[in-house]
Amino acid sequence: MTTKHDQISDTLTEDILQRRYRVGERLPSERDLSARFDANRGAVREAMKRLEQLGVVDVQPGGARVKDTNQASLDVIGHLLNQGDLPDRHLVDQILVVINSLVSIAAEQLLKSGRDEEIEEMRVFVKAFFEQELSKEAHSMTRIALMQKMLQSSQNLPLQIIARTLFEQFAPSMEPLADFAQVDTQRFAQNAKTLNLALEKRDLAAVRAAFDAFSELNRATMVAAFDLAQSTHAQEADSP
Amino acid sequence: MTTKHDQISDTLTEDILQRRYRVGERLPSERDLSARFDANRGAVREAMKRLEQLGVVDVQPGGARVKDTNQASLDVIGHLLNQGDLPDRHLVDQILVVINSLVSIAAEQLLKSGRDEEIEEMRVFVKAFFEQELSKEAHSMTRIALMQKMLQSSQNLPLQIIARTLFEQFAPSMEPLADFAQVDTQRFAQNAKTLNLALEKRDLAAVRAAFDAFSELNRATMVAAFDLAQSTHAQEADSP
DNA sequence: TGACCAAGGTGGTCGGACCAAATATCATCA
DNA sequence: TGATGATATTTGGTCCGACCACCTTGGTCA
Repeated sequence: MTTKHDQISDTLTEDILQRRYRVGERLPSERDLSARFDANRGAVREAMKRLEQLGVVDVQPGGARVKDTNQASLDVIGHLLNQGDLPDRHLVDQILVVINSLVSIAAEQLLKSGRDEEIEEMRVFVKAFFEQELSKEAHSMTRIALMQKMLQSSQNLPLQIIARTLFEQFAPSMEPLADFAQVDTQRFAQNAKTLNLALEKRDLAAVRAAFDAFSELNRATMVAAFDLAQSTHAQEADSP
Repeated sequence: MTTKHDQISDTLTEDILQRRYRVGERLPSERDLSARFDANRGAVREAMKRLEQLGVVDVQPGGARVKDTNQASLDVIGHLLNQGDLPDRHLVDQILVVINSLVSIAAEQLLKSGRDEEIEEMRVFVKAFFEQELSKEAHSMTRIALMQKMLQSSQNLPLQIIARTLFEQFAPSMEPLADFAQVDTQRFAQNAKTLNLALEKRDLAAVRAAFDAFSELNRATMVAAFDLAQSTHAQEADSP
């Protein structure tokens, strides 16, 4: 069982993100909330601390006021994804754009650092896409492993933190979509070959281009799976 | 005066980030901490909630354990910057790399969206760099305004949140460096002209290249100011 | 030596209480 | 009537003491 203050903060977060309170509006007092949730005020306060850290409310003596969503912490993404049966398509797309770009930056940084051993390590992952026969699951895992390895190699702490934060919130929402994914292993293999050559030559521009193409293919794959899942979901709703 | 639980969480955060506790080690119990800080356990608990959200500790029944820094939340960046007299140079550089890349992504997204009015709005900012004489302060503010406008125009919520979070933590650390900044307005004007033309032609690749150059110049300017400040600081320390 | 069990410690929650600051209320004055 | 200022209420911040379920620890027993 989750803790009480977690339940409270989750409920309130959902209320706020679904705009049950207007921006700038005051939340009920801690005493009122403790009555509503049948909890002690201390538990409510801890929940409020969470909301404050999430950046969805601004709590001051006099009351807690709801903030605008785009002023929130990066951790709201997970909550936004979990609203409704399926995540919002635009949000999913936006996240993929950002993640791919971050990995691309990481690749750039790695190449600029010129640490040959790590670049070679990276190529091992890349080669897997055209030197082996990968099952759909193995393919997916290898893609993720490649991205994570790249981010680690960037030696850029903010970059790593951002990517991990995004990924941790994003991954759970994508799991149910795994069955719908249709991976064009041929095109992935093609892109991987290009990327491999670019890495071998230490050609920064080429690596960047190849990685963007690779990432774009990855994004397209996931968005396609998402759309397929959504249409299937809609059909089930139509014919009960 | 800041609140008590803020003092507690700040102190503990600093202790942890300065590695006064080993990763995986248990923090003193809430009861011990309340004695150490001469505070009630409730106040300590709220501080612990903050540490938990910061991602620097993992608190469970049985004790709170210190986590690795690269598993923390993006908000640790601010704390890391505030350690010591001057922020860590590498961290500053890493942050600039990320921010610049984010703005670059935003520019790409704006161009892909093809919303002409906003692209034209953006050009107004860009033109300021070669159509006006800007003081050092005005130049700095215009650069920031350009970046922020660009991020807003991206219509990408995660992107906006990340950039804002980074910037909010980064800006305060950079303020004392303003005096050391030496802005090469000529080169900025040159880059701005290139960027302006690329925007006019809606040439994505050109915009990206121009923006990268612009950002790189911006980064170099700030890093140079940082190094100058650091050497000045060192001199003062040598000759007291 | 290794499995087991009891005691103490830890976080999670509760109830009630006081304070300073912010807010809301209302009588007062122009 | 409308702005104003003093007052009463509400709100968050903090404190105290207490209980529970769970984990950790340490020693016992086989």
